Amino acid sequence: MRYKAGRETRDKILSATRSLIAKLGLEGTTIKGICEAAGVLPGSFYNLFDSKEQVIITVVRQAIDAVDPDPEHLGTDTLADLVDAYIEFIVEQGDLARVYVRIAVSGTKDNSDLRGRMLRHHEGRVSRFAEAIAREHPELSDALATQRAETLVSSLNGIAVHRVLDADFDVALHARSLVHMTLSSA
Amino acid sequence: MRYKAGRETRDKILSATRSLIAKLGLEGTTIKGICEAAGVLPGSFYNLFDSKEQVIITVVRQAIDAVDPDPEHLGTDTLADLVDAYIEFIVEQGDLARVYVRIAVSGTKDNSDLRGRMLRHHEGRVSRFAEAIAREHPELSDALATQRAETLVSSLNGIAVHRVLDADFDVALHARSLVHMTLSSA
DNA sequence: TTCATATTTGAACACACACTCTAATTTGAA
DNA sequence: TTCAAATTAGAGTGTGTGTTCAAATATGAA
Repeated sequence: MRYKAGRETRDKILSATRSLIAKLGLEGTTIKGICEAAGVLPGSFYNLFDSKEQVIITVVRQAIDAVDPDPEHLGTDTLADLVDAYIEFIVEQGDLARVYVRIAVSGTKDNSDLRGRMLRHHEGRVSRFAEAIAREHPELSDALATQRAETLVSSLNGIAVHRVLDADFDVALHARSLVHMTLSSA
Repeated sequence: MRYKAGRETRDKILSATRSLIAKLGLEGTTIKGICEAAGVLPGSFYNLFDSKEQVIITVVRQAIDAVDPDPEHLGTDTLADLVDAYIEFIVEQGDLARVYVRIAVSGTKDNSDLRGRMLRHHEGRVSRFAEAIAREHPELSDALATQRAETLVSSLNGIAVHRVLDADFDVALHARSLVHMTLSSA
């Protein structure tokens, strides 16, 4: 990957992979499909990537990173901020959001690396949500705030999943409803 | 399927499919594997089932039906009943639950029939949840009850998804927490 | 018992998949 | 300009998949 051509080809492949996973899921995404969509031949693909798995991991990493737009973790965000950011991610970053959902749902059979990565990511999100909840509801114990956060984050993912099925699904409405429920039933 | 032999073969195939999905997941489950586990040859399989897809749908459907608290649809089920049934389905039939979610979200490249079936099923679930909510909270408008039901069902699916990633995830705790939130913030 | 039909047999088919290989072409630092 | 290395071309490999088929056999209503 020392020449410009190689870098451009790499980008085309990654972009094609992203939209294919978004549209077809992990199983439906094939090397042939990727190559066609990217306007590239298998030889070029395998010159830049070792395997199908490798491209997919690369794309998934991008998707996971994109979920959390504020890795600085300043500790100033409210629960509503966090949820709004998630809503925006789902609605605006369609392809990446779909990749994220498909990975969450797929068994990730052999690739336990993906599974671990996803779990770690999830835990990080839960603790940020828990901190925000604790900040707004100091009377809650840490354990209870964490439990609430776990319920909320999983539920939000469920809403994202449904959005993949039904493009008209009102993500913002349901996500905010969840937040309201989470905070009001304290 | 008029002879006893046929019915028995069908049972063997369904049972083999169930345990293969549990052991190997959706991808690892092949016709060859099913036939070997069931002690049956491909010809017999295709005499009774049209496709691999059909067996899998049958198995998943059976699992869902087996847990329905009100199969006759008499309108006697409470929201707690419905959620408990869902919890049981996820916890006891985890692998099938995963397949269920997976099919629902999968791209279904050619067969959009499957996707439609899943969407209809989801709508049916939402309306049963909505009816139960309306029964317990007559002061809510139908639209609001439906909206609550949509949030709840999607959220429950999110919890099921997370259970795939983390086997220790306490499905019952979070599901009941959701119900409590749904009903208490009315 | 008869016999239409349900069921089983087991090889074979067509195809899609991830991946490889060799030769040609292009790149850009020296 | 030179030239080693990066990139592309594109046919080809091997394997596993879901599915089909014609022939043989088993079933049970009449």
